[in-house]
Amino acid sequence: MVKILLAEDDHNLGSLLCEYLKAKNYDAKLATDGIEAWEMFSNGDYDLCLLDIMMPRIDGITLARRIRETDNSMPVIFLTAKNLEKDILEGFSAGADDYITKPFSMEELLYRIEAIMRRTRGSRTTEAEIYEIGIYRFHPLTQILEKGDISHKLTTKESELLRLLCSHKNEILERNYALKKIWTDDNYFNARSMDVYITKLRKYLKEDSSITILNVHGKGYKLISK
Amino acid sequence: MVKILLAEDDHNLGSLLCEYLKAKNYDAKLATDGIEAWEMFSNGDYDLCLLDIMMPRIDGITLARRIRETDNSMPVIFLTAKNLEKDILEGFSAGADDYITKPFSMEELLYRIEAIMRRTRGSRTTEAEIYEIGIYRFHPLTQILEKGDISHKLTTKESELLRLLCSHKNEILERNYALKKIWTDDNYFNARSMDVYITKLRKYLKEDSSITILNVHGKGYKLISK
DNA sequence: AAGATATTTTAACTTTATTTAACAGGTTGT
DNA sequence: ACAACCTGTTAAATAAAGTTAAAATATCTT
Repeated sequence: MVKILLAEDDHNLGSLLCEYLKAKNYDAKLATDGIEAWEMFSNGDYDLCLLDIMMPRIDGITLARRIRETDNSMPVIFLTAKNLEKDILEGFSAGADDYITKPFSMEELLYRIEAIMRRTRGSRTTEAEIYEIGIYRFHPLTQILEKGDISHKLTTKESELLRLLCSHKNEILERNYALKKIWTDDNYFNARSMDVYITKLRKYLKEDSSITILNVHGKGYKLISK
Repeated sequence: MVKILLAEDDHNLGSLLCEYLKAKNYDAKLATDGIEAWEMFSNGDYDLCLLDIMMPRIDGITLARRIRETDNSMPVIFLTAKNLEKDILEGFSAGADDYITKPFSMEELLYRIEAIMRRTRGSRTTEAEIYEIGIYRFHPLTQILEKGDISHKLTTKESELLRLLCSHKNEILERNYALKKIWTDDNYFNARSMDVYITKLRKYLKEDSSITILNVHGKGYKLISK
């Protein structure tokens, strides 16, 4: 059973979410401020944290940083007020895996939780993360992309981008999302830089024609492969 | 076509919603109390239930429990008066997927229905969605339209539009609906842009004369093919 | 710390996708 | 029949993405 730490100071929304998650078979626990959340986190073995950004005592971003110091791979999703762009940027640099802006539908939240569990499952047990992409195998940890017995070492950025693409295989990886996660800021120049890396990755992966890094105009990229 | 069971005792609201959903191409059926709803559910093959919580004879929550006993994965959305916190909580433990508080906008409801349908039926269909259109085959995931051994890569917008047309094959695809889904806004200019794409698609599909993208004046388009 | 090397960003230019504009027909209701 | 609005088509303008190479940073080595 997936254990979720939910930190939300709005009591109405908090208990609502908590009940909903329980009904959906998650083992959800509610904290109503940052300190309480930190204490619960320290004493519990959670699989995922759902943190409101604006909370009394300790805000969600600071809390996420502390959580990440303890467990660098703990999945974190931020709940944030609509379009608080600045918060989102800071959230990513604090190690968020995703964010969702209020108001959101329960379905949307559930979808994101599931997507993250899908992506982190496996890497949670410290097992080496390996992606099979057509005839290639990719090891994000060592940044090695191999094809048969030929192995090629990727640079940091190449590897980070390929890893995001892989973890979103067959679904769209949004430009903004990738830019915030890898470049920490989604300005024009970073976007162009990302384009350059897409070209590089396409070159590395070109020997299997069933692999495509598809551009979704105005949105992002989609890695397509079996 | 998605079949929706709508249970709502307020007759005005009920028929309004029902008509609206039909206009949006859902196969909606209206029940005006809990018992009627239960009977209809038992005799029909619904894809989604939209239940008012306060209803005569059997309330929505009890009804949801019964429905869930029969079909554990039936998506349920509750309609509830604002601030009936307790109802909502209870609703979730009865297995609701989402809830929407009255008064709500039609668009909001539509959005949530779509979110749920995306999750429940998308999870199986996303695998390898392929449409056969006359002598053509269309792969939305890779955006490839093929005719025999000739394959042509569509652009994002072309593909999204063709996909919507295919998923509504031989039924009307409403302009507004398509505009909101693909362009996110249905203003004049986007509508003209859509016209341009219709022209493009017609060009691509012209080699099979049994295929027609028919305009339904003032409403939208209908893709006709075997 | 200087020089060599690898990596990342910026720039310039090319190509492609999408939107807007312009004009020509259609459809509908009065 | 006519006014108002909707649709079809083509071409131009704008915006986004693709590619390559040079410039700027960062990293490594001695």
